[in-house]
Amino acid sequence: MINKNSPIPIYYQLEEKIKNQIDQGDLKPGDMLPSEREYANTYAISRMTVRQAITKLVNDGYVYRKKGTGTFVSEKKIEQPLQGLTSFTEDMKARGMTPGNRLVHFKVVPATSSVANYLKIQENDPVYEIQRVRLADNVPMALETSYLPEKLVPGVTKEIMQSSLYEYIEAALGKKIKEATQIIESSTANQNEVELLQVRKSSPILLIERHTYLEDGTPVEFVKSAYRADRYRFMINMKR
Amino acid sequence: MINKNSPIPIYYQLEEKIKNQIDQGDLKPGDMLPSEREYANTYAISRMTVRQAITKLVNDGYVYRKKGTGTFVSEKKIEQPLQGLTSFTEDMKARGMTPGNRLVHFKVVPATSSVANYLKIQENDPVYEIQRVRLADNVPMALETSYLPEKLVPGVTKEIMQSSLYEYIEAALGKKIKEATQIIESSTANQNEVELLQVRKSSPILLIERHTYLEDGTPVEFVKSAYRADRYRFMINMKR
DNA sequence: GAGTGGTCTAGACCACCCC
DNA sequence: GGGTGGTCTAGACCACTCC
Repeated sequence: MINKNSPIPIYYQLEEKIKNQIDQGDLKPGDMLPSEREYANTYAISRMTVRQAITKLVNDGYVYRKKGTGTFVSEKKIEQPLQGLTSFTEDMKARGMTPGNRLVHFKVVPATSSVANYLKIQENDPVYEIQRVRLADNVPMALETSYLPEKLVPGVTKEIMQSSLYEYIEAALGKKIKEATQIIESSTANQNEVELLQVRKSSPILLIERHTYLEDGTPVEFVKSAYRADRYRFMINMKR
Repeated sequence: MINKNSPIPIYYQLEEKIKNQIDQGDLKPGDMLPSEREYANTYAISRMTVRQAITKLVNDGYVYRKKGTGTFVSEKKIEQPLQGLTSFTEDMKARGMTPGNRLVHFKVVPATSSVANYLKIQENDPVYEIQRVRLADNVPMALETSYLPEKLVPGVTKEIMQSSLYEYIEAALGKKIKEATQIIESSTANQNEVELLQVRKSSPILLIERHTYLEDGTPVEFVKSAYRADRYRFMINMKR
């Protein structure tokens, strides 16, 4: 089950193996895992390698350790939020809906002072400004306006925005996206949102502002989204 | 600087040391850290111990590794959200405001089916129901209703709720809080909220529902909060 | 006392990056 | 080629838990 000659690291093989056993119910919530020394003996690997695998599972919330006692499978949560930073597309798919887009505009404009500030570029530096209505099962779900610095992310096209922007940044440009900070506010629909989202005047709206960063901390994207409150709830998990 | 005879783990001492150097500007964003081997030689410790310290800093976003090149200090983010799960009190302090409370009611009631479902207990099992107006600089900020299973968290008093519930659970009851799932929605103020939060009818409200879990995954708290949208924005950081 | 996780060592070989 | 991080070993001693 563990291939020591594989180019896939041993700790990762073991991690996936245990994760599968949990997902498939071979290891149930509350069950104690074999001890680290037992795994080490079973697969003839070092205990440090076993620990590397289990530490990852602990960080991801699959299992927890009790000093002097053992390692146990965690209970499942009532509602399972998405893990980590996801795109609208991934988010909607996870909610069992079909994502769609309607492009409102796509242009290169000089950065306003506030956009320049968020993207840490000079005022009037060129930025892509892309506004889209995001659809779920063909019903408007959110109005999204994205800003991307042209120097950092050149060659963005409508087609790329239709498929996966993050994949383009990571695969085609070779830049790794690390994280995003999101600011979430409650508001009511303005005239523009009333029209594009097809909601009544003053309907509740969930405003989400996203600042996305590369691995070295460079801002790569600034997005303002207005979600219909009647169709969207934001769900996250936070560790203590 | 590193004390090998201290009961404080070496990796933790090194982690704090590097963190301090970053906070105090001795290591600036973009700077390369000394290599792992260099740290190991300098402090006469094993490279694996150095890696344990740096891995933690990577996970917390302070530094990032580049294969074959080195480890570097991350850029600071534009707006720094709180790290991890925090209480209202901690949150307000971090925002530079003075937190306060006004108790609306404190009672033990039989769990409704929805509360029982969230807390994974039987319907009609006794639960604490605590409703408070949360103040920031003496102005109403949120209306918060908490439910706690009496069997799991016995001995809760008004005084404990005034100080720190999480500390009581962790210190007095010896249970570790692991994480919380939060569901965030946009809404408008109902009559009760209009009165207690002193806002106009139909003002935008940020609804936050929090499900808190212990280390083994047992639900320990269920909280519904209504925040004034004019005074509160929710900020989080998500890793890819 | 036996078993568990927590910490730590002193090496090793690899792939990758830069010169 | 020399330096870097990524992976891995085969031990060790500790504190803690449970019986």
